[in-house]
Amino acid sequence: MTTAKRDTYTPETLLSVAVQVFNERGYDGTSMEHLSRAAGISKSSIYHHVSGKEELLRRAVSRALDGLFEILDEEHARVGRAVERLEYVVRRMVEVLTSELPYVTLLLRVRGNTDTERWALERRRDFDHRVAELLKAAAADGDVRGDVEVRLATRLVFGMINSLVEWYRPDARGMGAREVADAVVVLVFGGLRQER
Amino acid sequence: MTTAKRDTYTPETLLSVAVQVFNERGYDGTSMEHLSRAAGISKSSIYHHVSGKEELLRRAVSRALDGLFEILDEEHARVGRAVERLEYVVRRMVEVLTSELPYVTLLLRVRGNTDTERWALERRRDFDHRVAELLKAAAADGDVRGDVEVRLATRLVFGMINSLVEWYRPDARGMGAREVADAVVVLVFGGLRQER
DNA sequence: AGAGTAACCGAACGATCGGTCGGGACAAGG
DNA sequence: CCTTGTCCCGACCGATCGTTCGGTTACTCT
Repeated sequence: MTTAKRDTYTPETLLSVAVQVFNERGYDGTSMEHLSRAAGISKSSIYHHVSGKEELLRRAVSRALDGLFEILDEEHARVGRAVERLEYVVRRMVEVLTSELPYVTLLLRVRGNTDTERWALERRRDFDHRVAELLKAAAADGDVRGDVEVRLATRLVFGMINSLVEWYRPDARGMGAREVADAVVVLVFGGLRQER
Repeated sequence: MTTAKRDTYTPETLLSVAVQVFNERGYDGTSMEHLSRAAGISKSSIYHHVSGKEELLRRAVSRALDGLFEILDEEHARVGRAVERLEYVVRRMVEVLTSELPYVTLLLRVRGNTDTERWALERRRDFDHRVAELLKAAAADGDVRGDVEVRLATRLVFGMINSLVEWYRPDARGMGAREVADAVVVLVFGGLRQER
């Protein structure tokens, strides 16, 4: 009745293994042989679950993109003063980056060699533009400094947030996602300089 | 007497072509066939100038690392109040990133699959630690906020600066390196929030 | 002109690439 | 018991990988 447990791979469980290897060796640097060893099944068996290497990539980046776009649909991202919506989006971005870390990591590293990668880059650009408009609105409200070009500021803020995938590791003992989100919000809006 | 001009490749000129292709397709995604087409010479001719694909990578990341480490040797990075040395290093980092853009881009994308890549990652960590100590000193002076952990702040600032390689393009008409450096310094130290 | 050599080439190397194929092991349902 | 379908396997495919090799072109120097 309830989903009968079977001790075999599904496309989803296989994906989690594949994404991990992709992030360690890079997508192009990962062979199906590498994946089969990491998954503990033969190379040909992988094709029983997925159509090929590229489907694994597509599933992974889709998951990351879905997580990001869902942020923009949330109430706090749609209503209220622009600068507050922006702060909410920044905080939620950190949460999604940390909770979906391996998938977002892969997304942020695609270079556009295949159709799948180019599609991912396009959707990423869409998301960036949506956030840029939020920052633009906050600047128009006078809540955000006007002496730095909006497009430039957006890119730099994205750079700071996206760098999470290069160093954040969900250690049990280490810092939590909440702590990182607080730090990002503080630095993005307040800067390094001590106020005294 | 003066270096007689020859219309052929040297290891350096070949490197500039190779790095460009590496950045477009990714190092692993670039074949020697790709390089030979981009350079306009045959695949085997490449081996007349360099020992192989990995030497090109090593030369490229070395150039990037040398540019970064030279910053730390400069006078303004060695003497003076820590927060001012930090600001100088941040500004110079942006200058090096922009002037050596393709080489630093490649450096920031190595994943550690080969000995060369692991060596590059190690030197990068050294540089990061050196800057982290600068930020730590500035915090001890009370010039930088103490409510964000130094290690975390360093990573986020590096994330913002390093993101340059993802979007900065030296357009003749577009924004210059100076403009970007100003914006980075303003945002890193002052944050987004409008002061009024 | 002739010798020497830097620059280059096409062909081929063994290895590995992503992917295919026919079939075996095994559990579920009759 | 036998059938059915899931899950997996070793063997193999043509293509491409980074690299090597023997040889040719073209420039430099004497």
